Amino acid sequence: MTETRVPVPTLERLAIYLRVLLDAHESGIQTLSSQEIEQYSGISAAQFRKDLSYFGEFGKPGVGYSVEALIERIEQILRLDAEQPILLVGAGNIGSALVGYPNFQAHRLRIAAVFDNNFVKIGRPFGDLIIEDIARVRQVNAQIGARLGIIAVPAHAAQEVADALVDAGVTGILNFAPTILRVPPHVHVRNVSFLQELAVLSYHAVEDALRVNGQARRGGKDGV
Amino acid sequence: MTETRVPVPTLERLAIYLRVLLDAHESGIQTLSSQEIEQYSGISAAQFRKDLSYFGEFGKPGVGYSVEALIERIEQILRLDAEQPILLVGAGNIGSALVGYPNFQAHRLRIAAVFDNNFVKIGRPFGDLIIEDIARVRQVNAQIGARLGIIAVPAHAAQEVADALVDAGVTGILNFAPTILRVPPHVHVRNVSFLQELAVLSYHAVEDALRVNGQARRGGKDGV
DNA sequence: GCGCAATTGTGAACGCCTTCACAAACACGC
DNA sequence: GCGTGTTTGTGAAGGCGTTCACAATTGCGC
Repeated sequence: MTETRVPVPTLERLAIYLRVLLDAHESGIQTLSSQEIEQYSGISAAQFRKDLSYFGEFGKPGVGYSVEALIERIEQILRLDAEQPILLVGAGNIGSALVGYPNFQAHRLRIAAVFDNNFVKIGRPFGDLIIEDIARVRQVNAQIGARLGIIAVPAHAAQEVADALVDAGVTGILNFAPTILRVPPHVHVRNVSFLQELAVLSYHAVEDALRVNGQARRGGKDGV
Repeated sequence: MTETRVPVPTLERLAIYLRVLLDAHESGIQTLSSQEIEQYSGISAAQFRKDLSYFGEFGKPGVGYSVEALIERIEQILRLDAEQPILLVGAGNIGSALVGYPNFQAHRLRIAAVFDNNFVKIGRPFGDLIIEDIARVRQVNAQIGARLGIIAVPAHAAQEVADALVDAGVTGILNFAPTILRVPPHVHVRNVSFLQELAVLSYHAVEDALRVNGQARRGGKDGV
């Protein structure tokens, strides 16, 4: 049943390669070796080659990779070769930042509709869209056919929104709300948590500060 | 030298546990077993116990964990027991969403200053702060003493900003710009990339759609 | 053409995190 | 106080992704 699973980290890196390749393409570079990609991406050449090997063979020994061909291929893999419509739920601060995000276009990602449940907001313009009633998400997506959704609402409303998105046919959700979403097994969720990111940095930033100050603590379990 | 290294995934989960515990605390729950935490967090009980074991022993066999005590302990570990000031660079859409983000306070994270290089913006109010000149970041942070910084500027400016932050004493950077940052080894960087997240979802969402449609592809390397 | 230098693709080794499974610890009732 | 049931903490096993290392392949110059 499960085709040779592609590791998620590989997919994440694919997006990084794509960015590097697009940059190189704009600079007029036509060929890149895995070694050079390591330079630009910070990801090891071996890792790069292994990652690609999940999908076939794209390079020429002794030469490297055709930038243009590889861009095309990675876009195919990530389904970014045709425009991907996205449903955004939550016309607040984060939603606002997302509709105004300039880098989506180059990846053929397009926020195709915005929803909210606040009747004061519904009907108002948001970017170059009009905010629609979340209750109509299924109806609206019957037209759009989006498979991706973004949840940018407060935590207490997130699960409800997720259910609505799934009901509307969405199978991939990017969740900005700090909650665990329960979704059917065929739906994929990725969480973005500023708090989590900052918490990890907080640990490291201060940990290192202690070390630098010569306060290096002794092994692990302090048992306090 | 290196005290028993704590895996980064463990730190990430610590932030999740903390959120769950804070919720439970508000609900008046005083004790939680690892089993129950699995319920609320979606992270396995064994994983939870193993994660905590890096830092000591906090539970009572046969009983579970004191919610209050565990909150306190995790906050200590993540250095969220005292207020953490943060420098935000970039007074654009994303920066705007961050200063308006309501959930920082509960974790004692506070954006203590905002910077930009656009002289039109400098001096203007931003949330309840005044936008300052990025050129003054070192000077300003001499007062604040922040160890954490957030980069929310366009990719082409990100490296310069990172250098300035590091120069100002920042040792942890949350980077929203789609670029690889070069920083000294004592500085930690975490990247948040909407594009990357959506790209991964895009792959899965459509991949699954193909499967659901009965187009189940056969094993692995399709070599096409 | 043919040798040389560069670079790919990939099986195998490695390392790290997760999962397992169980002994030790504790509460509670009788 | 002692047995029973629950839950923790943690070594050991397992799984998965990364790194290594090298044979195979190609371009290029002569």
